[in-house]
Amino acid sequence: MRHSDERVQEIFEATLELLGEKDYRRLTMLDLARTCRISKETLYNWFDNKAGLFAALIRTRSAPIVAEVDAALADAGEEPQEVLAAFCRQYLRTVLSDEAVRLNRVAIAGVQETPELAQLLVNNGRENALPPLRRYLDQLQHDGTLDSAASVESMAEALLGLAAGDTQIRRLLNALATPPDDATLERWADEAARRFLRAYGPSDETNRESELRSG
Amino acid sequence: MRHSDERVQEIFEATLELLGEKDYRRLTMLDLARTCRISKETLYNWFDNKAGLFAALIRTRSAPIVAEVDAALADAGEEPQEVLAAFCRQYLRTVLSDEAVRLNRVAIAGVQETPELAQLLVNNGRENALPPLRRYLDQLQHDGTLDSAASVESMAEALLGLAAGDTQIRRLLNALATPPDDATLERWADEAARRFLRAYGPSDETNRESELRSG
DNA sequence: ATAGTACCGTACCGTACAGTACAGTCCTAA
DNA sequence: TTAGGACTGTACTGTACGGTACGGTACTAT
Repeated sequence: MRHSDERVQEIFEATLELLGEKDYRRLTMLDLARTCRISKETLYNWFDNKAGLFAALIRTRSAPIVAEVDAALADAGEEPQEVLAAFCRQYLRTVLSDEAVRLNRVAIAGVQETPELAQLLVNNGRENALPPLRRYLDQLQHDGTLDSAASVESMAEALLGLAAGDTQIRRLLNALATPPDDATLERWADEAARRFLRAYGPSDETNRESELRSG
Repeated sequence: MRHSDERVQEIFEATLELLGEKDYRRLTMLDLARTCRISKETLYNWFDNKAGLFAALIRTRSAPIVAEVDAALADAGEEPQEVLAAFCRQYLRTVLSDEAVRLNRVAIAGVQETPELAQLLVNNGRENALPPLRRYLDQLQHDGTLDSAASVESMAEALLGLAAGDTQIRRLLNALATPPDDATLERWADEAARRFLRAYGPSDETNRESELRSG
């Protein structure tokens, strides 16, 4: 098969697959060439070098993933609790996925050596996902649903933190070997959204929506 | 100078220093030998091999760091807001420090190759810092200061997340090149503790302590 | 004095891998 | 049919580095 978008995508798939076994340094171009039945020479023709290949990989993979997170903001219903929970659910699914974990590991391992990779990940990842969330929070703040004393920026960060805790780091360190299943994700997301609304609800406290069963 | 605890500590210092410039793979034993004016042979005598050296480094460095976090729980005053803020402040200072960032990068880069390092970091780090926090939260829960519907485990995780957001990841990716200064840390910690108490305060909502200036 | 030991510096070995070169294959198009 | 281009597979080069060996030195103990 010749040079085509699909071919390149296949190579990226294989790369991500192999990244499950070997880190950036130990995953050699020869490994890649063999599993993709492509020659090293062609690999070096299509991508300038090893770092170039990974840069291309991160570029094409991180943006679309994040797009799904944005979509969650639009797709969900009307209730803030529901919208925020949907966002968190998608955010967690994204950020805890094997793919994201592998890309992050590559980027972190190469921060000093190849800062481009890390920068790409930040620019295409977080910096893409946050603006829509900020807009939505801003809207809620004007509604009076959220405390007007807090900055939108800090609220966005708090929501992410509340949802993820330190699970992302634990996944990077392989203390969590696999992504949590969907049911768990859903519980976490619901809880995060609920607690977030309590933490940042208006100071007067008239949150009728959140149905907490108090023990 | 001969084999001594201080000598070993010097080597660890130098290693951490060099880790600011080169990652685990590119920081060679020869680099280390030269900057420490020690011979490679001695290095290999004292530590089994490269991974062994780093394992020893992580072992001796991560536990003491975490101890300071624990201490924050005991040292602080009586008000939950104050105690939790002190904890968060110390937690953030620890986890966002250059040293912690470098160790985490090493561990993450080598998850597949040398899982011991990552495991050491998790065991000596997080797993050491959390139990005291859990105990304190448990106490607050029995006080009635915290919602009895939430698990202590999830509350602890939420507090860490609320405090750190995704700054830890951003530091690992070098999107934050330096640790935040103390004033920033303090603001974050205070805010995290305040919001945490609102999020997990008793459902009936009679939180007189937290003095929120509502806009 | 002398023997032992802990160490330094350097040279060395083996291996791994990025990147290149090249011979041969397959496809396409006139 | 044949010429040209894109490709494969393999062999090769250069370099980097983990780990070892060893000669020389300085300190210690007897």
